[in-house]
Formats: sequence, C-alpha cells, structure tokens
Amino acid sequence: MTSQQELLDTLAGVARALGNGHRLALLERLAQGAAAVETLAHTADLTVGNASQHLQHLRRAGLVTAQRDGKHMIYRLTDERIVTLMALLRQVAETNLAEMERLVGRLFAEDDAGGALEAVTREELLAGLSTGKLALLDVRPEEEFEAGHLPQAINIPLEQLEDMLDRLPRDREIVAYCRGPYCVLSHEAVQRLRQLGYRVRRFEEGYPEWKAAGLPVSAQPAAATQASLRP
Amino acid sequence: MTSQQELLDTLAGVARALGNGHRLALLERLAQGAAAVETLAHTADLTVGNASQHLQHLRRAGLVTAQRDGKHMIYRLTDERIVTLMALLRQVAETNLAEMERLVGRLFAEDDAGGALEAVTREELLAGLSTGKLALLDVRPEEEFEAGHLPQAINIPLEQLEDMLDRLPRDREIVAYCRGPYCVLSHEAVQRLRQLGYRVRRFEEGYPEWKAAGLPVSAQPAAATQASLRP
DNA sequence: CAGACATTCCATAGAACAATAGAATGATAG
DNA sequence: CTATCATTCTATTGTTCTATGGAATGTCTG
Repeated sequence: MTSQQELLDTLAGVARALGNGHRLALLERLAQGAAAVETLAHTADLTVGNASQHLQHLRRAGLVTAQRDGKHMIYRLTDERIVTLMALLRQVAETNLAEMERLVGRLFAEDDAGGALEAVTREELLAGLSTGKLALLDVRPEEEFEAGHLPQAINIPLEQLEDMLDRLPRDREIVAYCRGPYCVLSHEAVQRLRQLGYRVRRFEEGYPEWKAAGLPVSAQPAAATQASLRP
Repeated sequence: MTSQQELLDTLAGVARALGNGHRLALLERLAQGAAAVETLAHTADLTVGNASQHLQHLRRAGLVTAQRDGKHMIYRLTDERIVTLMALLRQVAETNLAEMERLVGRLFAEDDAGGALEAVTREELLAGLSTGKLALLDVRPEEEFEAGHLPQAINIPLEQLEDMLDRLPRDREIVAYCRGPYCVLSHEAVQRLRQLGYRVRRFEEGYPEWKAAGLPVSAQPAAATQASLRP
C-alpha cells in the first residue's frame, strides 16, 4: 500500500467519523460551545455510555478534544473549520440529493404557511442590526447562550417564551435564531410569536455559522461559562 | 424518529460516501474531469466491478452523476463544491490529526532534501505568470490535461518527461503541478528535473483546487474532450 | 443477428460498526 | 478512607460495509 493510499484512507477515516447521524448531532451541539458528556448525551438523545463511545470515535478522528474538569469530561471542537465543513456538506447534500429537499420541506412545512416570509439572510440581519430596525432573539437554552451568542441578542429559551414576552419589543420586527439551519427551535418560536401578533422572522443560519464566518460574538464572563459546562 | 434526526442521518449518508479511501481516489480523479468506469477503475487501482459498485455508492449519495455514451458510462462530479469539501476535509485532518503529519511527511520526504525550496503558493504563481517570470508545467496524463488545465501550462506527462525536455525553458524557473496536494506526480517531476539542472519548484495545489477557486482554466475543443473520455 | 465489449447486478464471506448492559476507573465529598 | 458519581472500557449481538467472482444487461460492430 502506497503512502498516498494510506493518506486517503486516513482522510476517509475522518469522513467516516462524520458518517453517523448521532455523531453529527453531537457535533452540532458542540458547535454551540464546549459541554460535558451528560449534557451532550441529553441533547443528542443518547445514553451516556453510547454518547461517550461516539465521542471517542470523534476524538480518534481528531474532530474533538476532551479535557477533565473535576468529575466531568469537557468536550470541544478542535477546530472552528469543522462548522464550515458541516455547512458545506449540508449545501452539497441539499443541492444534489432529492431526499434532502423532501426532508427540509417537511421540517419547514408547518410555519410560514403563506411562504411569503422568507428567512432573513446574513446581510439583511447585519444591515437591520446596524440601523436598529431589527431586534434579535436567541431561543436556545440559557447555557448555550452564555457560552456565546450574537451581539445585541436577547435570550429567551423556547420553553419560557410566553413567560418573558415583556423583553420583546412591539415596535420593531424580531429576528429569531438558534443552533443552525436545521434547528427547529427558531421555527417553533416564530410560529408561536406570530400567533401572538408579533412581526417576526427566522434567521436562516445559526450561532455556529455566524461565529465560523468570523463575525463578532458576545459571551458571559469566563466564570459563568465554566460553571455552565457542568450539567 | 424526528424529521431533524432523519435529516442528520441523510447528511451522515453523504459523509459515509466519502468515508472510504477508494471512493476518495475516484473522486479525486473525477475532479480532474469526467471519465468512464474503466479509466476510473484503472487510476484508482480497482477492478471494474468494484469501481462500479463504489460509483453507485457515490451516485446514491448525490456526489456523482452518470450518463451513457455508447458503450461507456461517463461519470462526473455533480457539484464543483465537492472539491472544496474534500479540500476542507484535508485541512481539518492535517491540522488535527498527528497521523496525517506523519504520512504527509513521508510522502514529501524524498525530494526537497534541503527543505529550502518551499512549494509555490497560489498568489506567487499568479504573480509569476503575469510577469512572465515563471513557466508552468502540467505533468498529468494528456487525457486529463485536455479535459482542462491552467492557462499557459505546458503538458508533459511524467512518463515522457525526459523525452520532451525541449519544450521546457532554461532561462526561467519552472513550476510543476498535477492533480492536487497529495498527488505525487509533480514531486517526482521536480526531483527528476532538478537532477537535470533545471530550476523547478512544485505548486502547492493542483488543477481541481485552482478551478474550484473560480480561477480561469483552458481546455481543448469539445470534440477532443469527448474522445478523451473513452479509455 | 452474432459476437465483442463495457458495465451493472447478484450472492457470498469476511470485516467493521452500532447499541446495550455491566464492570472498571478516576475524582470528589464527607 | 469510603461512598458516590461521572465517565470509560469490555463483551456481546445484530447490522451494515467491502471485496470477489460470476451472471445478466445493454450497446456497438460486422
């Protein structure tokens, strides 16, 4: 076996690490910020043992690193580019696989019934924020918001949406975002807020893509972030 | 199973299609241009039956399309971005996997003994070509050259290198390129030409990356290209 | 239409992978 | 130092992937 083939095999090993839905779910959560195994297992809907095993797999492929913090093992992405890699994989799949269109359609079918209200693009959002015409709503859990979020964003986790409506402006259009293009949280939020009469649209990307693009992000002080890693 | 999980599973299916060294080799060849199964099987060092099966796999994942041309089945990449996807995969693997460094080191160990002569970057090459200070040498097989190549490139397939030296200038530095960063053809060419006293360095990328970056490429007339698809 | 050729399909055996449960390890708190 | 908790390791079983060889399909040539 030549060196070149070994190289391709090693590369294939990295691709294989991405070749499992559960592992992609884990990576998507890790793209929001570092987290402990238990947290990761919970968001990916896996048993802790199973999640640990998948994380080992990702670690062998060089996609994540682990670091002990007391009783907990904190995992994080090794490289910001992994977010870009997943986004590109998504784009290629979306344009070339009919199956994807069907699934994306189903995910987006419920809200946006009229189809009139398109998702907000990155450019539109940047413009709207600088002119103050848009308000920005982060509907992810508090823990993920604290690990990092878009500047000027208001955090109302989806579960508490109706309880904290007083934080939302009535006079401006609201843009909701969450974990990424396939994350359902912002869809759900848009749907519910529209029924309450708010003018609200969805951001077509999520926090990880924003950050990977090199755009500015805000975060809580390190102490708070550290604490939030522990489940 | 939720729609979101199905989406990730579908995406994982695409990643899994990339998760095999032979398939990556096939894609790398396809990045040079469309080709028939026999050609692909030959460059990837596979039996025709096996290559066909791998190509089916890639087709199901939406990465390649097939189109019949007489007796031959011509495969091509569905999307130029697949080249970018593979390049990104390579970058992530190179920076995060120690194993990769070892393998890349071994691949590059033989030539460039002094280590003094770095590979030529894209910027350097563009500058050198516009000022006429550099000559450009494509050492891929004629067939791939005809399917597309960098502007101003001279084609001397590696096997015929010593037979066609009269095509090379003595007064300018030569830059050799081939299929991509892991392709050994240009390394081999640089080594052999240096022993003959030429001033020659290697381009750090290859034809597919150049093309995927949107830079201009030249190609033979369509008729010749068509013919070259048949092995 | 027969023969040659390119490709795909099919069946099989062996290898790798995934989920599960239970044992083992490592770290903290009392 | 022991009890406890988070995590990892190990063994097992069922599933999926890969390579191989041979049969089947489709296309061209004479």
